[in-house]
Amino acid sequence: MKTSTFEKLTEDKQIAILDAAAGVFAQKGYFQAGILELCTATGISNGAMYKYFENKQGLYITVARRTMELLQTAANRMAAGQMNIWQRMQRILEEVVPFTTLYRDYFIVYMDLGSPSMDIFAAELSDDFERQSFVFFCRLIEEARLNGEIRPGIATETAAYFLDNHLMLFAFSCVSKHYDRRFHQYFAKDAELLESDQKIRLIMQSFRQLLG
Amino acid sequence: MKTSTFEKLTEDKQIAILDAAAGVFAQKGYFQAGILELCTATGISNGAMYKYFENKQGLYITVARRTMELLQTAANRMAAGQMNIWQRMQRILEEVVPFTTLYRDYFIVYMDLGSPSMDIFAAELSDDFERQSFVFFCRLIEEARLNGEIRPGIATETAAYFLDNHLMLFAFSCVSKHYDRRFHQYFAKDAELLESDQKIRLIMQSFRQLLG
Amino acid sequence: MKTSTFEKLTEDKQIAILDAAAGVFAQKGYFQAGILELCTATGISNGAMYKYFENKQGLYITVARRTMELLQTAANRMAAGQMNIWQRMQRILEEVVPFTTLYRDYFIVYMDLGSPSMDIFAAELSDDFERQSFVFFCRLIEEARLNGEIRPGIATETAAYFLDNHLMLFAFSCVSKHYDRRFHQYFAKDAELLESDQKIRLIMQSFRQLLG
Amino acid sequence: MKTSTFEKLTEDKQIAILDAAAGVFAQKGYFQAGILELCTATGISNGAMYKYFENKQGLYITVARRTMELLQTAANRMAAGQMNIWQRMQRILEEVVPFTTLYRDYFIVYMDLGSPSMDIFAAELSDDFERQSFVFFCRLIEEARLNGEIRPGIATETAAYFLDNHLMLFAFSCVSKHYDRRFHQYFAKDAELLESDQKIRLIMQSFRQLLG
DNA sequence: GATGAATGAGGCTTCATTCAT
DNA sequence: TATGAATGAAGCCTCATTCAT
Repeated sequence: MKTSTFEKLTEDKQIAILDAAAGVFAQKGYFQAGILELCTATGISNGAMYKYFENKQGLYITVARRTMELLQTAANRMAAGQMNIWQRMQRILEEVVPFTTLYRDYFIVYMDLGSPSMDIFAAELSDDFERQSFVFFCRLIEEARLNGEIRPGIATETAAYFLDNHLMLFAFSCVSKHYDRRFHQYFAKDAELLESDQKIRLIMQSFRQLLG
Repeated sequence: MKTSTFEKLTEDKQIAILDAAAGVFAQKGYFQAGILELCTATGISNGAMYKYFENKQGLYITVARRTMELLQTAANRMAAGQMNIWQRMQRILEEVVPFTTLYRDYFIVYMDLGSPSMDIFAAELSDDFERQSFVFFCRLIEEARLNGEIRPGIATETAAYFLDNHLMLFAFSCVSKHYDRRFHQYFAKDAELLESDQKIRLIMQSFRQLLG
Repeated sequence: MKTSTFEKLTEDKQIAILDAAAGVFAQKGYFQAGILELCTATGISNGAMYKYFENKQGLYITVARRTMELLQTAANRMAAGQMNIWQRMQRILEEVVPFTTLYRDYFIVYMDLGSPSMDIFAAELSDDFERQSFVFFCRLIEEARLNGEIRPGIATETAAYFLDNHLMLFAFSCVSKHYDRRFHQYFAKDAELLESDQKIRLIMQSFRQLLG
Repeated sequence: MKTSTFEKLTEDKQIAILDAAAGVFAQKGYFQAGILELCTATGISNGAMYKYFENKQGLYITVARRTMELLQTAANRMAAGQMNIWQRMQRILEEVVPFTTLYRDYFIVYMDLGSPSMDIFAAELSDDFERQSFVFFCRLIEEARLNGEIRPGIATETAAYFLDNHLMLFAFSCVSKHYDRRFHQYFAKDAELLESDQKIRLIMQSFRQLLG
């Protein structure tokens, strides 16, 4: 039972290190992030870095895993509560904002993971999160359907994929200029900068218009 | 008025070079692609490379610009024709497949451009394509609305953003394992590998269910 | 009078440590052997390593010293007995085999010590062994000469150096592919793998032919 | 037919580089020789180093190959002439001295190659030289036997191996303190420093005493 | 005395870019 | 203009050694 040196640190320290590393990875991307830079940011020495993690890749994977955990946890929290589908989606969208604020760096790492050049990490990273969010949205729709909250004639997957896409791209827009601009193009032609809650209102309208 | 040496090449040669470069960038990503590798792939010498382009970034931007042109051209071609909205969307989706096959490498470059670490190129690259696809989808919906092809009560932007998202993520799924898996999770739980036309059928169902 | 911590260990432990270290040094050579590797092999902690020995070089020298002691001891044992020169040489050669088997690692360390890049250790290591083996062979020859066992007209040093060389290179050949190949080239052209006792027979023939 | 960048240099330059590299390798050994040190010594930049050779190992192997060539050439030159065996051996020994002086560094590299930790290079380096020196000595003995220059009753291999060993160890002694000390112990007990020609005289005496 | 975490200099190698031909 | 050799900064990683516990 060989616990790596990193795992022996207090959880606080571990998190502090991963947070700092996530910051660097978010700002520069995996390939542009230098080991020395990561050392400075995390406040650990070059040598310690390689005691804690096998590799730069090892560090990145650990950060990515924490990313998944955070998403998972957040998703679970968002999923709670017994309201109707509109209230639940509203709440979920509202939770996205603090999440992408608080865990901005991790979320950017998550975005990057979708990019083709990051496929090298696919093997090392489970996609539990994606799987569970699929389950979650399907269930959400099913329940809503039972409660007559959504129009009939809509397949569960159709609706679930729609919600998931919208949520994902909203979250992306909270963190990436590119996706923010895209969102604005559709919903705020006139260059006014949308507040998050305005965005949410618009998204909720979409939901209601297409599903309600 | 400094015409770069590259522009003096025959267009065929220019395209051949950019194609080859796109291949390398697609496979390895911008940062992992080495200049020498790009030289070998494009068949031009190290020295010529720096005569043709200011530097690696210059080459990348040229590739990215061609990417945008190709997308633009394809979009224009897709947009043509005077059918009803379902036929048009069907046709657009069907065009996505050969496009992402023929210009696979360019399309991967396009995907990468959305990733946060590529923001460094944002300034150099116009987002005409995104702007025009916005215009296109809005117009499409407006016309469909006039023809009574879509349900009333749906805001133009809502529907246009919905179509655009779906289209984008479908195209992504043609090229990226990550997005393909995501699509399958929703529409083909039981691991069977979907052919493109099956995917298209499913997407068209979504469109009809939510907009029709 | 500072007795190092190492010397306070039981002799068994000391030997076990040196044996393990010799194993690593033999396999990788001094420069390629890592301290951590040596720690693992010897079963002592990184910290203890530096309590026991001043540094890596200190450990190596201790191993080298034990090497010399072992050679010395073996040589003394081999030298015993009151037979004629041929019997004695035969016996010595026969003892070489178990020695280079049992103390293979130490003997490889000994070989390495002859290599120019190990001259840095020359100052720290007495050459008692070499001196004594010189004395031994000279005496052996002198006695043989008195007993009329060797041809007249051969200077003592000539014969002694000859025996020593042969013995040394035989021992090398027991442990090093390079010297084994060399031996085979001369005495077993036809690629058959010689057993040690065959080698010994051939060497004894040499002795008899040149000295007898 | 891809000629490496190194091979495009003038032969003089190539040799100058290898000479300088051999100097560093001889002084410090393969593992202790640093790339930067090798760059400085050879007068080529870090970058060029890796254009010329795949590796530090690649450079070393090139040096080692030149070593073998030099030995080969020297051996061929030494082998020439139609004298009796004593004159020929005398001449060979006499040639050893300028060779180990002129090509001292290469010869030290050659010595190092026999050490167990250099076995990693065995695969890359042919042992043509060793093979040919075997052939050479056997032939030498055979001819001498025909001319009645050596005692009857001595097997060819016995004598050839004897000559080869003596020659090798003499050459070693020209270059290595360790082997020089060993030689002196046998032939110059009284610490007087032997000149090369004195050594040669002693060796020739050995030859005559044992073979003549 | 023993442990093993921490250190940081230094190792080898890559790579974008420049420059002589 | 075209070539490809040369450059050297910077990258990732290892390792002998020190030091706090």
